Amino acid sequence: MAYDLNKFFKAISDPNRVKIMELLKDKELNVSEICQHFDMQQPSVSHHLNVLKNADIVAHSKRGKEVYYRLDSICITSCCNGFQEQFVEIEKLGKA
Amino acid sequence: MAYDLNKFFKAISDPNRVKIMELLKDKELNVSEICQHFDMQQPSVSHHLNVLKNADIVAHSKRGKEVYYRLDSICITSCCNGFQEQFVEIEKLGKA
DNA sequence: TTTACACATAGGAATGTATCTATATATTAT
DNA sequence: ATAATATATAGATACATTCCTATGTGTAAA
Repeated sequence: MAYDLNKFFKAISDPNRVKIMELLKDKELNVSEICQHFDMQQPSVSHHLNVLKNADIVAHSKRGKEVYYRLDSICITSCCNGFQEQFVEIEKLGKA
Repeated sequence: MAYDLNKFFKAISDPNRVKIMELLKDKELNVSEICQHFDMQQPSVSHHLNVLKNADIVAHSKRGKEVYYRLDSICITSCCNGFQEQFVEIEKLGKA
């Protein structure tokens, strides 16, 4: 899959979205569960989830009334590594 | 040095700034030389350079009338790797 | 010591983004 | 069928970002 790097980095340039990603680090959560960790209203959370989804950072599955979101770690590593490799010699990559 | 990840990702979320970074991949350039590769006016280029500088992505040195910019690859690898490690198990990091 | 050049800064217009409230849609339970 | 719940979408407002033109600042040459 060819990820859109600009879309990816725009998506992770928002602290609320990064916080959502942290919540999803090692478990699926539905929208209501995610909302409980924020002061924002549910439509704002849905908006952020949509941005993350369009950047392929999260995937979702509907189960009953709830929609569960989970992190796609392949996207994260692929985008971060791919970007670095544009600018830094491969042999230097692990160092910092 | 502790990089500001949000500032870093905002900075690289603009295609023109990424293009500047590409131009600086393995050589220093001054502002006029950078301008030649864009349709934007010089003040816009200066603005983008300032954003990159504030994110520690580029450094600059004044020599005579010219100001030369160069890429800080430590910042790039450190931010990209640091971000990944927030979300992905270390042993999976090289894979994607 | 003016003039020319390289770059930065200021201010404004157009566009994009985040958030809210209100409402639509889909699913389940009564 | 109707109501309740979970989520998404629409539209409005506030704020941020990008780009422009005009101008300021520092350095070198005439």
